[in-house]
Amino acid sequence: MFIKLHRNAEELIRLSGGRATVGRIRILSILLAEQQAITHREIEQRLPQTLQLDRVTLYRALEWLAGKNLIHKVTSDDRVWRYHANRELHSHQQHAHFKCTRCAQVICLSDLPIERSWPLPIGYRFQEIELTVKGLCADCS
Amino acid sequence: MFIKLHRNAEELIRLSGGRATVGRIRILSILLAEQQAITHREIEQRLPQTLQLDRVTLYRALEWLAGKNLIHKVTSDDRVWRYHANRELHSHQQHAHFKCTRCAQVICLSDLPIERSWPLPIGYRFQEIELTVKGLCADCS
DNA sequence: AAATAAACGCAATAACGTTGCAATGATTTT
DNA sequence: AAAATCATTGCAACGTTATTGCGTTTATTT
Repeated sequence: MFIKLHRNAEELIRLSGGRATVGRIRILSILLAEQQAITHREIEQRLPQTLQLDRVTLYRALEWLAGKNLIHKVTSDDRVWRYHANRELHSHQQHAHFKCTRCAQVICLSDLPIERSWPLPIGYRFQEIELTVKGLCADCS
Repeated sequence: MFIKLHRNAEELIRLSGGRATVGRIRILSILLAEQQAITHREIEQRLPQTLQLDRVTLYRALEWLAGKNLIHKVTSDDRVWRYHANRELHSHQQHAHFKCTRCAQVICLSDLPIERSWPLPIGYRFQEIELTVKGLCADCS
């Protein structure tokens, strides 16, 4: 199972025209294996002892992956970025996020059941919507 | 005009059961005079030379005002809090925010034309929605 | 005017993220 | 297969925003 993810990650990276380094592959594997959006720190903790990356390297790898649209960053009110692999469903489509106000878990919700644009004042131009629903997750409620 | 805001601010603070200090009054006046949500730094810059507050004091005053529901904090993807006075319209109602991707200006949009709750996975409990529309403001587009 | 407790200012600290630069290593070229 | 090349990495230092502790000041009450 994990090997499959690993190969999958490597291929995705190569197809994006970047170097398939151990770190990038591992990071993308971790994100592909994860249901929820996780922080820089959480990714660090999931790295095996045998492959501890420098904080900066991790930041840069994440930035690169996001630039290649293999993952996306999620804003949060705790001023910490969370990262999530782009499933096909999400890659070309906007979607909402859910954040548990107790355990801070973040998951992606399915696509937006609202209009893709939004009524704005005159002269304003719409680009995108960022929507986070807050509440309690199944474990915390 | 400004004096009116000043008195208004002072009254709001007293009604909330707090000490009407020069700093708090001034800060709330500034926020009441502002159309958009502004940052800690921007508030600092709008303070008169004759009343420069310590950064920490400003943070604490803002926190206090938010706790009393006189203002509210707005999350943003640049990891900077923005603050906005609670008009009656907004105080008891959720609303969306707009952020210009070029000049970083943030304004409050009118109340949400979407359902107040949101379809969540089984076991999850809804609390609130946080919605930011991004695009270009009238000046930047 | 004195008492009191809330607010303030200063200094230090925390957390997250970024930048510059020399060293390493994945790919390509020979 | 070895050398060349340039993207990527690791380290150290730095930047920004925000928070905490504590002694001092000040708005309000007595």
